[in-house]
Amino acid sequence: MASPQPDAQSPREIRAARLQKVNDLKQLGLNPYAYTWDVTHQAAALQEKFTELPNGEEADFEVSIAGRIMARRVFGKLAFFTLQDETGSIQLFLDKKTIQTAMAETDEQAFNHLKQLTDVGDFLGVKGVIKRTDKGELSVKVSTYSVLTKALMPLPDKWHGLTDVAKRYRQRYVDLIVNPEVRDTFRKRALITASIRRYLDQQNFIEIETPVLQAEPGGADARPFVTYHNTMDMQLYLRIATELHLKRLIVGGFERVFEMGRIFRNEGISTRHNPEFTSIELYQAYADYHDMMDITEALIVNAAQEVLGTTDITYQGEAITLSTPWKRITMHDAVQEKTGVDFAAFTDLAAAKEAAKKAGLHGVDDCATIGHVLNEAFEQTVEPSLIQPTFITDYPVEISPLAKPHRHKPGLVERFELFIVGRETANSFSELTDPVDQRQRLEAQAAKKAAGDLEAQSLDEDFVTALEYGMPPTGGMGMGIDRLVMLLTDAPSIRDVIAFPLLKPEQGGTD
RNA sequence: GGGUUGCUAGCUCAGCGGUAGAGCACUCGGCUUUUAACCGAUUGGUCCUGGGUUCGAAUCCCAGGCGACCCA
Repeated sequence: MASPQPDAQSPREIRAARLQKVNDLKQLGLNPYAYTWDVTHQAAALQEKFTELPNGEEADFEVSIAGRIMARRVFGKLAFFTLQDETGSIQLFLDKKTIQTAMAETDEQAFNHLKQLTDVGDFLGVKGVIKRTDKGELSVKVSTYSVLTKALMPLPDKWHGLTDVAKRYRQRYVDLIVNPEVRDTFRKRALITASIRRYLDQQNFIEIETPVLQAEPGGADARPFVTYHNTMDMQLYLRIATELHLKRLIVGGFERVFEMGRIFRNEGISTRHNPEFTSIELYQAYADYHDMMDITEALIVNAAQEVLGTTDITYQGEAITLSTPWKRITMHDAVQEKTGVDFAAFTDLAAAKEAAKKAGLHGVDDCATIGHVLNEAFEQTVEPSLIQPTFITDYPVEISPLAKPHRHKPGLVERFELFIVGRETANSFSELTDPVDQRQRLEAQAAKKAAGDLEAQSLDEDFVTALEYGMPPTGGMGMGIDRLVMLLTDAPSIRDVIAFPLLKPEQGGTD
């Protein structure tokens, strides 16, 4: 018999009571923190295998399973536990006679100890046979059990679960324990990234890792995180893109490369932005942005088919069809459709601004070029309406310093961005390969940066030198993995698809 | 950056100027077919923090912290 339990009500006392049970288990010679358990089956597979087992029948099938106790329904000489493993859950049918007979040699009070010393939250290993109860619940009729890990902290309300979003993110492990759909999201995320890698592997792309720590961050318009290397005594930046190094690999002779990895941007946090996020960038020699549209469609459709089994999805109540081909429209045409203004017709900046204001746009006064006015018009009028997958093509050169000039349209570049549910999901160019042009464009960016534009790009001399050795015609594409996962898992916030999103410390700063 | 809003028991929430509450969880007793088990009993609090108003503040006011939503 276990020692009498102290009253346990407050979390402090609950913890104390559970620590007492830890000691009681040790007194009985049982290790409350076991080393291994021989698991023969998982819950979901058993549920699947025995769907046909009639109520009240026992199968001649022995199993040894393990998991966390999620619910306890205890009677005098009978108890039902719900045991949860990674795949799902299964009921334990705990009959006093069966257990005390089977465990007589090790613990003659085995059933009473089970009742007294286990709690919701503990990990339990059991051996027994499969049976379906009279009431129809598939169960393991337990002969022997072992406490594998004693939990000290109580779990959240079994019915309401954990809903406080801040707590869910701060204590994701608790969120994962009690909210099965959260586990499902991260499982799907893994399947999505695996399907992308598998597809690219089939297309003979190879993944090469490029540096996170860089002396000069480049490849995107974004503010970097700054860090410091002690022995080299130098300031370093966390990468804001993988672009410039992957292109160096194309210069080096690889023809199909990609990297899926973490990117860091020192910017705001929102439902669509986390300071660290995952991107994939891929580069294919001898290809252009049209080829990149095809591969982008293929990657996303393939992922949807493999993970969801369909290309017809719902995002936050909105029906989205991913079946290809997706709409392709130039930025100029898209803006003209919405505003009635053809910005391609302008040669005078002031006139373009005038027309933009007449069309009801705001914030165009600061625009330095007609291209910036066009982009502003696009972001304000077109972007939110791009719910179904749409490639917006042919961007102004002023906002695309790494893209090759359009082969037919002066002032534009061969670039597209993919929008789904109003969000930029991918960005791609026919890559600029002319080192002289590239130098000029990056010098212009560096000048803007020197003038105080914190998101302007800088001049990476070594990258330009690489181009001077000659880069073959290349198509490149970058995609936000988190946003893709949000789309395919119907997640409203990027924090729902990042296991441990960045949060402010709960107790506030030190200053 | 601006606006709106939330923070009360381990969890989910009520209370909105007059003794801090409910359900679940926990503890004790009972129970061999439960599955939000049930029946009975006992319990559990820095009402986010700090000031202020008041005879009296979880409640009203001010400042701060951490979130959520909307706008820029």
